[in-house]
Amino acid sequence: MIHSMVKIRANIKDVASRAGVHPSTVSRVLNPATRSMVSDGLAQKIIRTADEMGYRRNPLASGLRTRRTFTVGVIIPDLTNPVFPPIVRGVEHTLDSQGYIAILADSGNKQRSEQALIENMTARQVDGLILAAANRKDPLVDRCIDQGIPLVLVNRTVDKHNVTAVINDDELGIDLAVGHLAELGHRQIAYIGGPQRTSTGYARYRAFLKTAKKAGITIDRDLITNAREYSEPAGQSSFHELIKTGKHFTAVLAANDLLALGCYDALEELGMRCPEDISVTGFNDMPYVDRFVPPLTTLHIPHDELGVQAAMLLLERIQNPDTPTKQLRLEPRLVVRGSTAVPSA
Amino acid sequence: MIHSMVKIRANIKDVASRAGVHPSTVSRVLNPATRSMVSDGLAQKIIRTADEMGYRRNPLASGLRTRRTFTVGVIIPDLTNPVFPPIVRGVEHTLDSQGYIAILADSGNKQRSEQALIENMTARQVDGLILAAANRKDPLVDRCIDQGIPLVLVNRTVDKHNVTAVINDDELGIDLAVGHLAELGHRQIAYIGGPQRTSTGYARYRAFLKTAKKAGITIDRDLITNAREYSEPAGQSSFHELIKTGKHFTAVLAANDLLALGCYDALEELGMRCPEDISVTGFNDMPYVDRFVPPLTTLHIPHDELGVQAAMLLLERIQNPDTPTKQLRLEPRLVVRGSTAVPSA
DNA sequence: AATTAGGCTGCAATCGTTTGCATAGATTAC
DNA sequence: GTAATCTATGCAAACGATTGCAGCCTAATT
Repeated sequence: MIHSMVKIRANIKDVASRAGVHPSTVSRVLNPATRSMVSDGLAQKIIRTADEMGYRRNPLASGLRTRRTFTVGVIIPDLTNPVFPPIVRGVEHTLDSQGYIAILADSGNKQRSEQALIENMTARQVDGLILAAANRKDPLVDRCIDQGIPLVLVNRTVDKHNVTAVINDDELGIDLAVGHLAELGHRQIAYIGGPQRTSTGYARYRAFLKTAKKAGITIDRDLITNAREYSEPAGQSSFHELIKTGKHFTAVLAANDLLALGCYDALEELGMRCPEDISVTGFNDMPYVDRFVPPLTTLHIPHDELGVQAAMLLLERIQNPDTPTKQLRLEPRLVVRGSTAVPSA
Repeated sequence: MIHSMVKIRANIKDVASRAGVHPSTVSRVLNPATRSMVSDGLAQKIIRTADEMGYRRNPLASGLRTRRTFTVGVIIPDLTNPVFPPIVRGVEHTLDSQGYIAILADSGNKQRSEQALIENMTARQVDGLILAAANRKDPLVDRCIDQGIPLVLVNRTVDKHNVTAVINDDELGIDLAVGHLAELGHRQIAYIGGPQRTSTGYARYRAFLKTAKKAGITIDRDLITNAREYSEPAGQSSFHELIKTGKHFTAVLAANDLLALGCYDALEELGMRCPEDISVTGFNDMPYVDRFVPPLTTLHIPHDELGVQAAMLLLERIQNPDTPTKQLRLEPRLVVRGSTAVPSA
């Protein structure tokens, strides 16, 4: 037999024979759960020779045997939406600290490819899944649950409450925004919501109705509209719609920064000024909204923390699949900037 | 033997026995490379029963045997830097289209953790690596090459030319920016560069020296400074430094949008106006720089394409590790906005 | 018709770990 | 002093695929 030229990484058998023991003993020593089964002396020796030889366990082989890969699938609708990078980073760091890795996929918002991605990931035996792209009714989520694969939603959730999710407290957020506008003296407030198929779109819409009434704001159905998607053009055309109703309003509460940004565009087209003519608020506190003209008053969401918590809950669920499901709501914070002011007479 | 309650995914043996053949035959049919070894009739039948049973190959088992995992490691210095998400997306989509997945890690710019990440990934038998965080002299890159693991750099490269990399054409970019300013009539142009340990920082610096001379710009060493990092505060303090020299200049060319943004901050502090008093240019064309005040004149880099190309080159290298290394340079495009104007008298 | 060639398929070893079970030796109990 | 109980280690069978080799069958060659 000829020695291969490339120096291949040592495997457990190599370590075992060098240490004069059986591979199973090495395995036990290197596995925290079974470490106590072998005598201290031997264990020390094995550990020493193992890192002398630079041994690293082969996760493929190990995973094949144990059905655990220490791998988590993360599916994001659109990575270039600035909301998601901090979430992903939080997730990834947390997973990494526990020896897990993230396999990332950007679904591009396409239902079909999401399906395929989940298939692919489960075939690759991921230990769990984090979804940032769920809709309120989401067959994919149902399927994951049926298949018993540990799942945590982040950023958005589904209507059914049998899923673990980490989201932002939409009701509180809207409450803060409405409160702020009311305090400034606004009474006619228009609302531009997000897509109702998403939990955020729906929850913020409901919250606006509820909280506006509470705050003594005039609720005029004509001044309430829901955009088809969270985007700048959608916000822009929504604002034009509102103007076309001819109804009077002094502020517009947008369910998302991009929608708010679209309002800026529309305001400019109409020759109106913010905040002098109309106050505008957003939701998310995307990077750089503090540098827009005017700097946007909005709700800051702790996106990093969203990711961190989601990862932690998932790990919990992986360890113990019977953990009861839990919906975690993190508090948004109102950031007052230049886009809101006392309404003009 | 008792039937387990959970319905476990069918494996190759199940398919084989249902189809009345040996597992090896199934394997051959399902593997494009060996597909032709088995007769068409049988193959059809096997394929049919395979997807009747919803069979999916187990990549762990397959990878264990073949040492190919169809997995690529992607290491990013900071996902929240808006430069990287589009790159990652381009990479991920391209990999996905070829049946590969990306395992993503955000190194947080820390050398030590990058080391650990690479270790972890190679232990997990990734087929290749994409690094977006290389320094000009990078021991990690050298080690990867020594170990013979297919590697492609993206966004930044190293000094040695024995690595495949996909970067932006820095020299062209600087040339365009200098040309633009020169054409507007600027003759005293200050330069705020990036960290010299990065290829972008260095290449842009060299390019500025070279191209400025060519364009007949006064080169004054006092008006050339290199920031320690690509960040807003770094740009801000660099600009203050330039002012402190007392030298006259009418424009500042920043090697990065964040640095340019820092200039905006400094200008405001100094009560100066852009572009009336000083013109400013950036590099990268980050999202929303068109909404700053003034909208930033900068160089647009096709980041998606950077990612796509990097992934394609890596796949090529994985197929054939002897592919000669190649440095791909994509062209940036000058985007003229409001931050540059004719110099005031 | 006998021989050779070639095309298909099966056999069994292998990839690197893990883990239930067996066993040998040490220790304790009676 | 023997039996019973532990403890520490080894044995060998998985996990689910791939692949060199062998063998059978049919077809082609002489």
